[in-house]
Amino acid sequence: MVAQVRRFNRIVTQRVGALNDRYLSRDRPLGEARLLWEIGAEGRDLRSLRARLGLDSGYLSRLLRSLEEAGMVTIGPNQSDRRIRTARLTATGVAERAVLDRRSDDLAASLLAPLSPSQRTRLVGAMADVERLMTAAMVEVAAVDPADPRAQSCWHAYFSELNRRFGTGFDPARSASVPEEEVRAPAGVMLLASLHGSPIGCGSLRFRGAGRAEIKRMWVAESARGLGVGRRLLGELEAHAAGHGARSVRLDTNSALTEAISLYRSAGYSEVPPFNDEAYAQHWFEKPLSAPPGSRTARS
Amino acid sequence: MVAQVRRFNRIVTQRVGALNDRYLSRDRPLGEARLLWEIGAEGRDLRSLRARLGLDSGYLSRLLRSLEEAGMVTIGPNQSDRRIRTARLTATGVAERAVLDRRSDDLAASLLAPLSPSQRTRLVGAMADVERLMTAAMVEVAAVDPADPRAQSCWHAYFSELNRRFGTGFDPARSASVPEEEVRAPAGVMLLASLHGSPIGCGSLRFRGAGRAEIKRMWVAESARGLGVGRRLLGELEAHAAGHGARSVRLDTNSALTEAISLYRSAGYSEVPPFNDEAYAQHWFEKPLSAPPGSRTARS
DNA sequence: CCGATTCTCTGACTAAGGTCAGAGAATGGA
DNA sequence: TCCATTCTCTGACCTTAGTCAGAGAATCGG
Repeated sequence: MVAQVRRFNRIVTQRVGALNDRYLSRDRPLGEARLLWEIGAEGRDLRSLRARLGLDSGYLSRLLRSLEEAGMVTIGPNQSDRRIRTARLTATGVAERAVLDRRSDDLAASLLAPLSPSQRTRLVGAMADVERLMTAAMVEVAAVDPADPRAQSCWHAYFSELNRRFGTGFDPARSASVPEEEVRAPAGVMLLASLHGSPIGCGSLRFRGAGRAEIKRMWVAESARGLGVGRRLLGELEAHAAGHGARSVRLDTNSALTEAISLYRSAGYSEVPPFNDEAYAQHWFEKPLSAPPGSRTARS
Repeated sequence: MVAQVRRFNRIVTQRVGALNDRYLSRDRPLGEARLLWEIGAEGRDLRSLRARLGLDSGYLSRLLRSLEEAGMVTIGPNQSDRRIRTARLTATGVAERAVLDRRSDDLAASLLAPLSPSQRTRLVGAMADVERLMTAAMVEVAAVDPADPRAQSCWHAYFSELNRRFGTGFDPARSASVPEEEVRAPAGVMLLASLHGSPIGCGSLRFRGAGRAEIKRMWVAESARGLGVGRRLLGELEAHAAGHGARSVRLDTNSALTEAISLYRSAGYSEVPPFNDEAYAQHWFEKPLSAPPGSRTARS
C-alpha cells in the first residue's frame, strides 16, 4: 500500500506540480497568483487572507503592495473596525483573475487531452475518489466542551435540519433536553469533527450507570456527508463509552433520518423496544460493547 | 470534468505538496534531497542528473559541492571520458538516502493513517487508477523512420517476444518480411509510442492499393500494458490509412497473442479468410474504415 | 478617558532556487 | 598537431519566499 501511495505521490507531484507552475505562474509569482485568487470577487479582510494562505503578516502586506502597484487590488479600511483592512480587486484584478481561472481550466484539460473518452471517464472518477478520501483523511475529531461556540453551532444546525426534515417540524422544547453538564466530563463527552478548522459534525455521549451509555445528537453537515464522518464519530463515542466501563450503548432516532438508521444497523446496532419517551423518536437501538484492552470493571 | 480535475489538483497539491516539504526537507533543502535520491546507490554522471532533474549546470555544481562538503557524495571523473564527472554516494550519503526513503514511507503512511481499513483500500485503489491513467496520458505517439534506432529496438523486442511466446519459437526469416521502405512514406508509415523518452511500443502500416491498407508489427512493451497504448496505436494507424484513402484495413496474427486478438475484436475487426500465407499467422482480420471528413477519393 | 490589546505596516534580514557569461580541462576529427 | 566542441566549474547576479522585531493606528473593556 505504501509503495502505491509513493508512486502516486511521485507521479502526481511531478505532473500536476510542473503543469501548475507552467500554467499559473506564467508572468506572476505563484504567491501573488494564489492571493489574487483568494481575494475573490467580493474582496476579503487581510486577516482572513492570512489565515487561508498561512502567510506572515509582513509578507502578506508586501505581496498586496505589489499587486496594488500593478493596479489589480485596492486596500481600504473595513467600515466596522478600522484596524482591519480589506483587499478588493479592481477591474484589472478581476480580469487577471479570470485569466488565471482559464489557465486552471486549460491545465485540467491538458491532463485529459491525450486520453480516450473512456479513459477520461475513469480518470475523473478515480480523481473524485482520491479527492473524497483525502478530504476524509483531513477531518479531525476531538472532544470539546458543549458550551464551546463551535459545539453550539453544530447543535443549532442539527436542530434546524431536524426541523426541515421531520414532517411535523422540530421544537427543541418538546424533545427531551440534554443539559450541557450531562455531556461534559465526568458525566459524558462531546466530540466535534472539523475540516479545515470549521465544524462539520458532532456527537455526544452520556454515561448512565449500570454499564450503559447513551448517544445523543449525532450530526454531520450535509457538505461533509460521504466522508465517513458519522461512522468515525460513532466509533469514537463507542470507544469512550467502553473506556468508561459501559457494556452497551443505546440511542434513539426518528424514521425520517434514514441514512442515520442504516449507519446504526451497519455499525452493529439492533433495534430494541423503546427505552425512553422521546417525543420525536420512532426507533431505539442498542449495541453491546466489548471491553477495551486493559479496562477496569464498570464504574458507577 | 474539468471542475473535478481542478478540485483534485487543488487538494492533492495542497496535501501531498505540503507533506512532501514537511517530511523530506526536514534538515536539508528539497533540491539536495532530490539530488541525493537521484544519484542512487550506483552513482550517476552529472549530465544525466542534469537531464533528470532539469537543473542548470552551475546550480547542479553548487548543490553537489554542498553535499560533498557534508561528506555524502564524492565526485570523480568518468574513466571513459574524463570531461564527464560521476557523482557517487559515500556511506554517509547512503545512510542519509535511507533516511529520506523512510520519510517517504512515513509520508505515505500518514496519508492513510486517519482512514478506516476499507477507506484505505479504496483510496489506494483510486490512486493506482489515477497513476495508471496519468501515465497513459504521458505516452507520446509519433511517426518515425523505420531505420531509426528506437524503431529498430522495438522490432527487436517484438521478435524476441514472439520467439518467447510462440510454442515453436519465431524465426524472422520464415516470416513474411516487411522491408523498411514499405512502412516509410509514401508507401506506408511507422508509429512509435514513447514514455519519458523511451520507446514502449510501435506499429506500422503499408498501403496496398485498391483502397486497402495492412497493419504490421504492432507491439507494446510488457511494462506499458494496460495503458491503452495498443488501442491508441491502432486508432492512429487506422486514421493514417483512412487519410490515404483506404476503405479497409487488414492484419494477420498468431493465436498465442490472445490480448492482441481481443483488442482487434473490440476495435471492430472481424475475422476473414486468410489473405496471405504468413507462416506464423492463424487469424486474419479486416475492418472497414469510414472516410475521414474532407478526404479526397481513394488513391493508387 | 486610560491602558491593554488587536491589527497592519515597515525595515532588516535570511535561505532557497535559479540564470548567465565566461574560464579551463578534456576530447574528437581533420 | 591543431581547432572546434563538449563538459564542468566559478563568480556575479536575481527573484521568490519567508521570518522577526518593533512602530503606529484603532479599538475594547473597565
